[in-house]
Amino acid sequence: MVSIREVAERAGVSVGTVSKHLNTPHRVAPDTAERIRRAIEDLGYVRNEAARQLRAGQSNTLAFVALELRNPFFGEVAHAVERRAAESGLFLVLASSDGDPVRESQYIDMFVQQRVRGLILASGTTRDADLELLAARDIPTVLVDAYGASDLFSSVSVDDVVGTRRAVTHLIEQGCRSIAFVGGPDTVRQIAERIEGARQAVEAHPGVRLEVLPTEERTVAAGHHAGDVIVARRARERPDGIVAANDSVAVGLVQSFGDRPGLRIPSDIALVGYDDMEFAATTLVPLTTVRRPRDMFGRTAVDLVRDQAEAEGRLPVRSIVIQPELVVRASSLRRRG
Amino acid sequence: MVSIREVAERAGVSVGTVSKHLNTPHRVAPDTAERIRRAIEDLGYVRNEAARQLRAGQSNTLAFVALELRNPFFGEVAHAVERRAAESGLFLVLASSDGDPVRESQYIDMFVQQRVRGLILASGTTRDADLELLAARDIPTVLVDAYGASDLFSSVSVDDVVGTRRAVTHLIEQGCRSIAFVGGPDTVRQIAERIEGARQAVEAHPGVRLEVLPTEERTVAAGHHAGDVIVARRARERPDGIVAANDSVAVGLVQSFGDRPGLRIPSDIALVGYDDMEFAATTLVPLTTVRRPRDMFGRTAVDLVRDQAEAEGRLPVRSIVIQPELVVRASSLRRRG
DNA sequence: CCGCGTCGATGAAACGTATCATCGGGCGCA
DNA sequence: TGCGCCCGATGATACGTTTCATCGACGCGG
Repeated sequence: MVSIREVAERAGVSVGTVSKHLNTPHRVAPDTAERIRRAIEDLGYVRNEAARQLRAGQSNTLAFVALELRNPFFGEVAHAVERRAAESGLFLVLASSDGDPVRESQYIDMFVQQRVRGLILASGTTRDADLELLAARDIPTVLVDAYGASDLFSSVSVDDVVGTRRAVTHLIEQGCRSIAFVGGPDTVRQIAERIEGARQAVEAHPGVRLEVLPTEERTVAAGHHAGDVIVARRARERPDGIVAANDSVAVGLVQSFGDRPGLRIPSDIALVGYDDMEFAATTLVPLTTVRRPRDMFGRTAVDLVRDQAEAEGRLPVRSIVIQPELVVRASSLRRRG
Repeated sequence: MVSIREVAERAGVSVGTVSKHLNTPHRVAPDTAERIRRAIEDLGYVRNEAARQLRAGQSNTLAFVALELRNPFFGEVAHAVERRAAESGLFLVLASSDGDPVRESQYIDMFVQQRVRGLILASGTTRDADLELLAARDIPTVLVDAYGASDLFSSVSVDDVVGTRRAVTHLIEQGCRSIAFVGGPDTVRQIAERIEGARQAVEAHPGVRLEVLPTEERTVAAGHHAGDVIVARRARERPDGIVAANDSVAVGLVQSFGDRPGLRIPSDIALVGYDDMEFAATTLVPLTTVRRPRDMFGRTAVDLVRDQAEAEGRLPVRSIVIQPELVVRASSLRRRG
């Protein structure tokens, strides 16, 4: 690998001059600049980012830890984050915790070693110890969808408790009396909050009961498996209203139910998803779902973390909370509400 | 930030010993190790990855450039890549080119500056100049879904020409005579090949015609817009069979057509998607589609690039081509084939 | 003609780590 | 007891940048 020194030699100037040309081109004489430029081209010189960063003491990298990259929701948030980061001249490093706090800890460790400029945590499984560590090291961090998880850092979230509360209240209004929440594990913060929201709605309506059908993952396949459990039950033991942890799980349920009698959606079982993915409007039965604004999540998160990174001292913690919107479609409409 | 030197001082040993303890713990005496361990803990020392990398000459990072992170297909490939990379102790840096070769060039530049261990390009827009650059620098690179794009690097691909050829042949067997391919731009290699496959199938069947309805992106929204164009036409000018560039676009078409007379799927228009996303089986009309194995893509790509990175000399170029599978569902079934 | 300011270039120092040649001490074996 | 060997620790060096104090030359104003 060719270094700045060889460039300097070939251009007949000092190393410092080459560096100056690289960083403040206007401060070097035109003909010198031209010689350097040519030397760089001839030698195929490429800056060594590690050396730069070592000297600078920090990187120009932002890190994003998603709960699960497979879920289109996080793909879209990541996309928004990446665009916004690029606008600020920052790299983006992505990682996926898959709901495993240990794995996430390892990633955070790695990122701290990398001296990343900032960290966006959208996993919902972040340990308090990790957060304290990040705070102690003054590493700019923003939490996504972790409303109230920590008062150490700023966050941008949807109020998931309200989300499922509205969803379940809607189901009850549609005549459902036996509600099931499908999804897990509740060690994931978002999941825990959604369960809590469902609980609150049910408690406000006597005569309605709630059960939780946990899953390990939140994929189509996981939803399918959970659906099979319901299918195997006797009819009277099945729920008549279901809230899924997200749209993927909801799709899995639909796949499992097929169009078997006693399992029709929405007549036998009313169904609500979560996220409002792009395809939610066009599933077999168009999906009622709770919308979360992913672009806004991504952009705001980057802005918050960038502001903190550029600030001198410690900025006040800002918690941005968005009220989720219930989008009603066919999968939950049984009678005129 | 606390460095290895301060740890050494506090533990009463030399810098070299601390480094040895970090890298080959068994080669340091137990009580010394314990003193160092404690010093590290007290001081909250964290390794500086930039310095390590500068010393080592290379990073432990793999880079992955996707065509579009928003597309669930790439989310799943990225997920597979990330898992496999983690197994090999490698970081993963993600980027999304969004079909823009300039943007992709910039990213490749960045990654070369970062001295990444290897590069996985799944964008379909990579410029030859960039590939030559990477080859000249001997940077381990693997192309995903770029069959025949370059003989400089190994690749793992699905034969997209065969994919759409089968899809269109299937449509013709279903009685379609006016085929449309919806998706673009054809500067994206995968798209160009899919159009070529459609062309080949049509040419083999006299009396069948093909048109291409280009889109800028390959999202649900883009498909919706393209659909609106078809809706606006007079009935006899509409295609009776459509191949979409991917499942997202297909869903957009379905959304646009709604259930208007003359635009029913599959009776008026038979539809085939591409990718076989998880939700493809559960769209409003279950989607006939061309399956691409995403896990296999991700794992194989990492293996190929790792092998090259670990090898002494230059490994022979390996082009792994997978024959795509047509998954027939309701969206294309008009009569008994 | 002298002094001063400016512009452009220089070269050394520092960032934090891994490596490697070197060294000292203790132990086993003859 | 003496020799050699191995274990464990040392300290200097190098990786490729950026920065900063310094220096020389040149032009301009007094």
